Amino acid sequence: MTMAEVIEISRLGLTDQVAARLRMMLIEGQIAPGAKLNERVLAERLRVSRTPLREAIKLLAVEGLVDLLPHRGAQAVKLTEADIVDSFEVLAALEALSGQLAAQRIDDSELAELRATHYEMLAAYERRDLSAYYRLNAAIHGAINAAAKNPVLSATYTRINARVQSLRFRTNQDSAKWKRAVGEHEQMIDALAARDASRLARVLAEHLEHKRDTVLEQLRAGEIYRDAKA
Amino acid sequence: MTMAEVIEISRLGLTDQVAARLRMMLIEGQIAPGAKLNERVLAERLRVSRTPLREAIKLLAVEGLVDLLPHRGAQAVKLTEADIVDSFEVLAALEALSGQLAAQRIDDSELAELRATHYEMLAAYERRDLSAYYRLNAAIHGAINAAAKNPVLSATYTRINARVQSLRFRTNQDSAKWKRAVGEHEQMIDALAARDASRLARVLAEHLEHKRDTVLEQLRAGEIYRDAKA
DNA sequence: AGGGCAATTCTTGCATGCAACATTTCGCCC
DNA sequence: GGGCGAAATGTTGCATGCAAGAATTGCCCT
Repeated sequence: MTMAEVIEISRLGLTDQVAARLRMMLIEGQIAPGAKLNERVLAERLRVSRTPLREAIKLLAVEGLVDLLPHRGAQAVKLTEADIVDSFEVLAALEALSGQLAAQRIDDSELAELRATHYEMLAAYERRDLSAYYRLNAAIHGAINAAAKNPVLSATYTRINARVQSLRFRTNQDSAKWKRAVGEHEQMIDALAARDASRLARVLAEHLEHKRDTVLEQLRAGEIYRDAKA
Repeated sequence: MTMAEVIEISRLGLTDQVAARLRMMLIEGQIAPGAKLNERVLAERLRVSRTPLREAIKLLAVEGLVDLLPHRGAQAVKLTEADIVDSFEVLAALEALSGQLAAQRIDDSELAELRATHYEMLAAYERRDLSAYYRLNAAIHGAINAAAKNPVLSATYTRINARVQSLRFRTNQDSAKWKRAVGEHEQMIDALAARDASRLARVLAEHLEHKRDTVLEQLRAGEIYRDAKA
């Protein structure tokens, strides 16, 4: 978090590798929400001993991706509707800040790169290549965050976003929503280019609201069964 | 070997206890910023084995209270001015959101309790009881956060706030600043009572700006410390 | 046969041991 | 005497072992 030290990424410990792997499995739904994380089983599957695995699980617990039940292990978080609403409330505020700062601080080369990525995303949209679209979409939001030049903000946003990503991941957008999202992205770029912070903030807020609604629909549709625990 | 003889109060795991203890030590400055955390030494001092200690340290790393140097252990974060500015930028946005939501959602009993705590804080101020003042001050901000009724927001705020707390902790306010802070608190309560979200947001933003400046001054005064390492 | 209780089994939690990496120290050579 | 390098020392990283809960099963009693 203390900036710098981007150098020396080389040797990361087993714990971090495992954490990264688990994080991806959780976000991508390879570990289902609510599923119990058995240490022995996971350790075998990931080919590591329980120690780094345990450490990784605790990390993810701090990140809010798993719940830790004392003496009873961990389970993948199963977000309630309230959790999602809460998360998006915070995300909206963070993204608004991000947009505001980015509009003030983005430089021309960053903007150019952003535009380029945007066009790549349009290409993915035309091909209805959902996975490429997601990747590029994430890249764009990441670039805006980066343009805000506030590492604390970026880290915070990323952390909270990760929790809802697990639901967004499998969202097969209907065409109308998808089209609207693309349009919103267009506006975001325009606002950024114009350095219009307030307009950007408004667009981002709207965009997030729509995302939230999509996620909520997805949640309601996909999982009516067993909201009981977690 | 004869572990576990007496103290078995905790239903929480050792790791969490250790993490809590370390967190406090870091925030209160018992572990100085930039200090290396030697596992063996800390394990002995805290009377635990290295395993839960290591897990606790990793937790704190995720929380941003320590930096993790691969194969070289951990050290207490040493915030740069940029880190502080960044953190307060995010805190301001979060606190603004918190205030906005609290103004909409606080109920009368919560407000009454908040007022009561406020008066207790005034008492501590008149007595120049700094430690009580801090405790009550934190309680008030916590209560506002709670009134916002968004656990994600509260958790996020707390996490980021913890990092700057370590600097705020030893701030002996000069009287002028202290008095101003008290006045701002007064306004916060008023705005809340009036359910005036935008006014509250403005007051909170100002309040945080002042806090930030105080922290920055403290940082500059207390330590000429080079940003060299850390 | 069903329900409660106890023993078995499983799982997590913690400690310790060993190996890999980093640091320091001391000797050697220039 | 100073600098370089290699052994010694210390520290972290990971694995495994053992003990203390929890879950499960099966037994006994009503």
